[in-house]
Amino acid sequence: MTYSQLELKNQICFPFYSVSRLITKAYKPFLSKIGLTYPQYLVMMVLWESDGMRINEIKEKLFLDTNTVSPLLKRIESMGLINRTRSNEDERSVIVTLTKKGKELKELASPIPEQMLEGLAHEGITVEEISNLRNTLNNWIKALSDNKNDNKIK
Amino acid sequence: MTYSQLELKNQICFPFYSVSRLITKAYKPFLSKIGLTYPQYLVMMVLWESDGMRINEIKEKLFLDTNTVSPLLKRIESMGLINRTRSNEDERSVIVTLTKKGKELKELASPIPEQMLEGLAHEGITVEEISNLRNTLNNWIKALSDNKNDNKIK
DNA sequence: CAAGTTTATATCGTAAACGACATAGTTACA
DNA sequence: TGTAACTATGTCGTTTACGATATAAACTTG
Repeated sequence: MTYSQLELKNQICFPFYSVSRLITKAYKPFLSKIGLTYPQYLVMMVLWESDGMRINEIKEKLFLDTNTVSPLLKRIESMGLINRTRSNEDERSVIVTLTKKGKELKELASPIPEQMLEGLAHEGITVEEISNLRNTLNNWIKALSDNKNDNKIK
Repeated sequence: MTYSQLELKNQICFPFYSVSRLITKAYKPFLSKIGLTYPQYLVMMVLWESDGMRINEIKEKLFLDTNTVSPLLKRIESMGLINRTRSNEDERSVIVTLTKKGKELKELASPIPEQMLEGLAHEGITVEEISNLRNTLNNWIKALSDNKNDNKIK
């Protein structure tokens, strides 16, 4: 028996894990300029796209759980970028809205995607490749987040 | 101005980030059976492949920094799976070796890759797709970890 | 309509990640 | 040879992830 499947180079999760961390690292110089971490940037993108979301909607968009999102939002709130208010229709829900400062940050963030694409292009990664990969990865997300629901049934 | 590039669905990092977390989550039931977290499993795979590595080599294989690997190894050591000893040739280096228990764990871990592949196949993800993706991702890793070296020059 | 269940959010504890900084050993070179 | 630069590892503090658990509001169903 060779155990070759246990070798790092034959793993599929490991490349995902590494690329994810390395890309996040590549974002860092741009994000630190506007004072956000990568997960905070994700939350802000969700809100820039659709202000006034419930926490539940944010959490589902990002495939995160409340125990991650809750403190994350708390920190973003303490930075003065968002407000959290209880919903009137459903007192369990919390509505997250952008403050003036939070809305203004969008302008500062707007060049980041372009700058990241330029950086990747500089490393020989084309827009086509990125586009293809995005489709593939979205299928994986669909497959894996369905899988997650299987666990709920247990 | 539409800001469409700031929409979540147009990001490339976000799918990587999500897939990485979702796959790690998919590993969890298998790994918890043998008492490892995903990063601990990575370290063990490196050592099963090549016992007696220096911390520096482990850290480079995994694209991690010492401030992540150091406590990680400490925890694995406290589980009795590895030993850490200073190198004689270079007193700065620490050699990591598997204990008997650490070597035996390989046998328990050996079915995991197959089980993961079955799980993915069940979600409609083929071995061919995984293989192609692995090649693509390895290119990204190369590109992004080169990029990292640029920062060192600064 | 009361009791059990579900849902939305939050808190706590542990393990990663990682920037900043510390320390001891090694190398280089003036 | 001595001192500056570099290397390998480690610690500390902050932020993520996430399992387990708590709490309050809203549903559901007998």
